[in-house]
Amino acid sequence: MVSTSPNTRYTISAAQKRTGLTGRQIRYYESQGLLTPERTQGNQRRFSDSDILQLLRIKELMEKNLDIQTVKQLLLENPESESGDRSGPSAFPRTGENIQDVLGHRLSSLYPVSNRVELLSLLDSIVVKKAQE
DNA sequence: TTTCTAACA
DNA sequence: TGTTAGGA
Repeated sequence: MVSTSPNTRYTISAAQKRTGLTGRQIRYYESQGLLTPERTQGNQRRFSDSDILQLLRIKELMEKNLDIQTVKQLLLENPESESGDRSGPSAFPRTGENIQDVLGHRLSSLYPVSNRVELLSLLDSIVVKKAQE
């Protein structure tokens, strides 16, 4: 059985714990079009694992001292997942405790290798570019 | 109690 | 970004 597909939905408080971001930041990023979590009938946000990953990427990028617009550009240029279907769940650690631990250290490891290389390379060129200006 | 939007500091 | 008001 392949029952380990993470179709979990998280409340904003859960998203805060999983990403280390504040609810304020998460809402702000959404308002800027960086992600679009689902909504319940009561209009409350419901974050999928893809959303959590997206938030993690935003966080990483923001920590590079990039402005929100640049981060948005990078994410738009790097369409990842968000298809609602994952073919290789083995690429992601799914133990709650384990993921928390990983996040505390190197969440880069959460990204598929191909994307990580691409992302890092993109980040590098941008950081260098900004440094030259 | 939790989350939401809007708006001000 | 923090924080508060006022409502669902």
